[in-house]
Amino acid sequence: MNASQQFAVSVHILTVLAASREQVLTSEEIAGSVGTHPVVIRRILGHLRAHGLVESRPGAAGGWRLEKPPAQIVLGVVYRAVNHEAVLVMHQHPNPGCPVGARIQPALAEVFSAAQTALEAELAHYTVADMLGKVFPLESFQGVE
Amino acid sequence: MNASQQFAVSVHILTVLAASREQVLTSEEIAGSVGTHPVVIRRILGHLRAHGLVESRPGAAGGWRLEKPPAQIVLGVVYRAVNHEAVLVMHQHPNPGCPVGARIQPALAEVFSAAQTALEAELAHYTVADMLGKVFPLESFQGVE
DNA sequence: TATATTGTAACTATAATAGTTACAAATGAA
DNA sequence: TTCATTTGTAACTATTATAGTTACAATATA
Repeated sequence: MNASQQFAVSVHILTVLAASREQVLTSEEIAGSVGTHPVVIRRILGHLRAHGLVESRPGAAGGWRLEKPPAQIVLGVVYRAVNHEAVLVMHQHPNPGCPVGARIQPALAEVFSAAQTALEAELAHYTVADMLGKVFPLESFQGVE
Repeated sequence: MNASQQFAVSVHILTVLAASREQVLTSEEIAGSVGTHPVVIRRILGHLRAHGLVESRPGAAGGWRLEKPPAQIVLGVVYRAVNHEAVLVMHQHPNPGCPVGARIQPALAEVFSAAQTALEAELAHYTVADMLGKVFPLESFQGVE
């Protein structure tokens, strides 16, 4: 596997939690929907909680639920919660003795930063509520167990 | 190393070739500026050639040069020449027995596609000539050996 | 003919990610 | 109080992608 699936899994998790409304779900239940291991889910939920998107309760009858209404969870924020690296990365050792090698990195940084901003701005157009609407397009949605 | 540096290296290569104008450069000379192995450079140049951005001549006195003026080489095209994967990737095995798992992938595909388009559209705002201008901002540029 | 260079296959080393195991801490119910 | 459940997290393994390297055939020039 190459690039990180964590953003895709994060959106899946948040959509499942939105579908279950106030009812808490365990990491094992969520893992069953995502198709992975509960520890993978808990790792990602830890990042989402650190950004104020979900809350957890340990112990018996514990689990996870959204901390905000789905319409207030913007995918740009979700993306930044789980991606700490930029999508475009610099090369490591340009030659400082070459006029181009000495100055290419700041030039690349300008372009890469603009591209990253464009990507995240596009993600900011979508919320978890939008995802729920795409997943349940026609039904008068009543929640999922 | 996580994400591919190939786009950064591609832009570096093209900027060096733009700086050397009509004079061909060998993969070894380019590797000296980029700070890597000549085979790495030749691999990337192969992709750039396949997209009509550079041309090569093998044999003694061979090497590489741009196939177009720097102002006509758009970074969006460079990006697509060396990146065959999208920056946002789907998770592999959502559970088709769960209502969300069964329908999350097409929903994610819409969002991921829009984000990819936004990224590449931003890169299309820059050319190799722009990069050359950032690297040599003030000088009346006369070329680099 | 000798030399330089591309073109490419095959291999190694490194690093990132997903998945897994294990277990302490916390919580609620019997 | 005791037991079962669940989070929280560290540690480990397996897999995969990338960069780097070696080797060498094919090509072109002088």
